[in-house]
Amino acid sequence: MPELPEVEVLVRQLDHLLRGRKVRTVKVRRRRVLGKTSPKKLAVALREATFTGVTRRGKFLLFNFLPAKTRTLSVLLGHLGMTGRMYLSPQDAPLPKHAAVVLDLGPENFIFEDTRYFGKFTLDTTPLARLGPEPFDKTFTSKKLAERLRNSSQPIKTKLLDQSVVAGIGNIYASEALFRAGVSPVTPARQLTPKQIKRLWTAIRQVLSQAIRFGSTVPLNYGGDNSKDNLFYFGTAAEASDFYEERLRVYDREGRPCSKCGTAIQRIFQAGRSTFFCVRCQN
DNA sequence: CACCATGTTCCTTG
DNA sequence: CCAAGGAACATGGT
Repeated sequence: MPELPEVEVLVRQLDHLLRGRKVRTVKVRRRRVLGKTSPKKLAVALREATFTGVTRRGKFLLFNFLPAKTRTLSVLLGHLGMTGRMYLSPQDAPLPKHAAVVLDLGPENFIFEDTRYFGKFTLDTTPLARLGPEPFDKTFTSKKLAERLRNSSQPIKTKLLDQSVVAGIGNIYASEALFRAGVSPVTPARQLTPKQIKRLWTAIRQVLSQAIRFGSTVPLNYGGDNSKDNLFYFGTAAEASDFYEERLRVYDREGRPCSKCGTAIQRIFQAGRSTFFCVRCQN
């Protein structure tokens, strides 16, 4: 489930697992995820390189590493797309069907698997330049948000998915933030009142930080299934369903009662994607 | 078979 | 040049 909160929790795990680890070899099984970087270039850059840490920008993962030869700190950009996963796996474990890139770290492999291959694992960092502010950065103010919405006639839901407005919100948390703010997803961005924008600004930060907290406390799937050792994910596991109800109030709840007023949650399509909301509580 | 899915980028149109 | 809309990418679940 890769939106900002899921990426943040994963990044914390990977930072811990990869810091100080050295890469022996690089296997590229799906060229497409490398984007503009050639498999050879990636292999040369990473061979004998040491990871110095993993950080996040929007939904991107930044793998900082020290190459073997140049001694110049470099960065590898990762993105999970819709279905990407990254984890460590014992070297004798069979590779998953959709392993896109495998890094041999010695006793373990770092695996980037991605069923749909929409994700990225590349030395090309140009996508970062297009990102708007981090939701928790002090530069992301209510005023800043207002500025970015002022000239747009697009529905506010669609604008929230625009990573240049604010980085990290995806289809799930866009609906959730609008519900918390009591703002209708179909409102043209430029028509939001300052009061609504302030509520939305607060809701965005609340929804995201609550999800990070949830992801940090929910039991992680590090064992049980040998083939998924050290795999992190959360959200749909049956054990988590009790939390799930609390966590997502509108997303994927079409026809079910609004948690505030009981009215059936509606689903509409905007910019080719589903939006869920309460017609009574959001206007 | 039909439709839906956590995302980004590219192309076209106005 | 910019904003907006839609298709493309690729695979699997229901």
